[in-house]
Amino acid sequence: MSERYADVIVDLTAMPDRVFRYRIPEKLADQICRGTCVEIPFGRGDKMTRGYVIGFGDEPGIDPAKIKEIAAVSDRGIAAESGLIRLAAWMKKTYGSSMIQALKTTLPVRERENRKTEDEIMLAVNDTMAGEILSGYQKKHFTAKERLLAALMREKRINRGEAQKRLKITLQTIRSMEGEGVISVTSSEIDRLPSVLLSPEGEQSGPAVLSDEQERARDGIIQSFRREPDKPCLLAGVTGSGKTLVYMDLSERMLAEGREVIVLIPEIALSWQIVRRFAARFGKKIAVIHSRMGKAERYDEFERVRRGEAKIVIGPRSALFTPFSNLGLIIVDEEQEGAYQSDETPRYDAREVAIKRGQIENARVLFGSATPSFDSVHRAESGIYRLFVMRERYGDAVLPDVSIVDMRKELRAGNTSMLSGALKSAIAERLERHEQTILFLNKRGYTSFISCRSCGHVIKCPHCDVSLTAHRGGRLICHYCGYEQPMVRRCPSCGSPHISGFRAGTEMAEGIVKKEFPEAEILRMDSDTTHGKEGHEKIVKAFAQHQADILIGTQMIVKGHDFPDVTLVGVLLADLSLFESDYRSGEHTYQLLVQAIGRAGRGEKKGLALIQTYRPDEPCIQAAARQDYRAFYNQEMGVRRILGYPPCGNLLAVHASGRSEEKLDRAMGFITKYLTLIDRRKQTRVIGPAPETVSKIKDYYRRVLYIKTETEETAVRIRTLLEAYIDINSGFRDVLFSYDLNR
DNA sequence: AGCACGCCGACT
DNA sequence: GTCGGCGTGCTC
Repeated sequence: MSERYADVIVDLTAMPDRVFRYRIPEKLADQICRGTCVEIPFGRGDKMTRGYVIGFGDEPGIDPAKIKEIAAVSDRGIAAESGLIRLAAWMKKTYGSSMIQALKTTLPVRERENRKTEDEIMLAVNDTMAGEILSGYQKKHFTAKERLLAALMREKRINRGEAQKRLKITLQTIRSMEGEGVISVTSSEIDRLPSVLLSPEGEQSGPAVLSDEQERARDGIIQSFRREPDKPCLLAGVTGSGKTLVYMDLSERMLAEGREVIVLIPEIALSWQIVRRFAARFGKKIAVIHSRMGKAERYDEFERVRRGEAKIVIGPRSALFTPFSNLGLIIVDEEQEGAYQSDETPRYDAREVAIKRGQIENARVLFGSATPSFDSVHRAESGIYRLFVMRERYGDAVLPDVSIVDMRKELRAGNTSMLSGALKSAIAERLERHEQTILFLNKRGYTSFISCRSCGHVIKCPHCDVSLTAHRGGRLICHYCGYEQPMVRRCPSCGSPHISGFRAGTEMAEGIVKKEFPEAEILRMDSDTTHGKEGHEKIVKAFAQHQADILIGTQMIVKGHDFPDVTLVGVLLADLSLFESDYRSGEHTYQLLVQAIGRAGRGEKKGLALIQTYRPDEPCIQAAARQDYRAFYNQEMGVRRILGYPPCGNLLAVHASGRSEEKLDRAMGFITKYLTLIDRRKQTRVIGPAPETVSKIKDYYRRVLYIKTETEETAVRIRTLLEAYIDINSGFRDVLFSYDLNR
């Protein structure tokens, strides 16, 4: 390397992307390339700061006396990943972030960050002594010490955090007892290798033989990859059709060619199934990354990749940036999941980034889903993706019978319970036959919409086809355009006074079911009962081992678990997810219902699914009951075409937040005005500004404004103009902006 | 982000 | 006269 100077961008958010030239010391010369993360003295105090090398030069360029030297390479582990740097550059351009932010999400960096540790408390004395000390504590009425000691004599070792919470003991007590020499506290690192790899637990990878249908799909995909390497494939297979087997087969072929594979999953907790099966088949060749991992832990997994130990990485969207050198295939499972969208800058969509990385590094991209997003199906129809469909369930399993229960009829018949007669008797039947039941409450988000219990009518915005949400003070507000109206007393459709907000929770459902079936063993799973990363798995395991008859829960129970003894799935109120204030609520409801239905009858016994609803005619509910994706897609796309929602049009969301509500509203006013000013050819439609669904978070007020455009280019152009306008105008000083295009 | 410079008001 | 408020500008 002949150059003696490096161009470095400094990792300071206050100065995004400003380039500074540093001298390269002789001894570091062979370690520094584009993308290398370096430590540099910066500013008057020569404060050690991190930066990234983005280029080189022979000349100092400025007054040579000012030039400083690079102090150190902050990570010598991972070589220049020019592909990942190009990817960062693309992300910068596409998602409107700074280069430094893009690089930080893209490049692996060793963090000095302290390892996650856990303190274990153990007895430091033998049992007889412990007994003596215990009676001593009792005499002195040291109740806290007594509790801890008694617990330790029973359980041998206790986690410190747990002891503090469960036994109500303070850190002082622990320190004091440690000082007395009664107990010892040791800290240990937690969970180095993912537990699946440490104990494969006899998990079978399932049959390795592909069915005819799977084979057809696989061969089609291989052929498509050969003919049009850059064209992503979309594998749509009904729940239980065995997409994982196809993934594994394709991955094995890639490994045989000496290439690596990335498998993206929405969230590790919901995808243990696929991780276990890959682990059982590929063993130590896989590396697992999960979102709970700190940067240091993730780096350790990347190290295994660099050493060539791991050839397949499974993980959430961040796993997309695994520094493989010969990447062959990127698989995105459950491609419709919202988890693929990042909510930190750069606010990237892992599916788009996967395609881009594939292009840059000459790797293939495969999307898989039981209920693909409209967006992806639309792309398949437009020839951007190649579509493959699997319609049969693998093995002997068949899709369950599904029927819709009209809750309006129940109400008319005098049944005001959240359990219909049909569902009650179906549950009773399962209990008798010792089969299991899943009751699913598909609440999404936390918005309280208003609907009529007599006719199912929902109060919607007259302009946006989105449900209005109730606010304190009895106003109903549209979170798209800001439309407002007073709370209604009677249903505008049928005149019934039984109109109100829905308040339903899993806890309430549990109470009702318990009352109805006192002899049944019930498990509940929602964000309240799944504390800690084990909580979720514990419940799933217990239910899979038939320790309970009924499992009640939200979203998380319907994703990715196989419970062979479950023959009944009851959707308590399909309407719940239908009225989240989002134009895709129908799409999401369809997806959730199909996933829920898919939980029934995964073993040899035929399953039954009952969908309770006040709106039995809703297309997405009808279609879900018949598992008729096509019909629903066509109908819903008609609506989107008329309203110009994606994928038929483009929707740019401008999110703004700020401490001062006044300043925020004024800023949004400026933007609205500016938008009409630059849109002389009437290429855009502006909706809003309106309060966000959650209009205030941590004392920051939030507003959103939507811009509909015909073409994506227009949307991008407008975003660029807006960014520049906001940048130069001091009126936007205390307001933070972020943008979302088509999501 | 820090840190220095600098330009004004309030104080020993 | 000096101390200290924080607006402005720079950092290879």
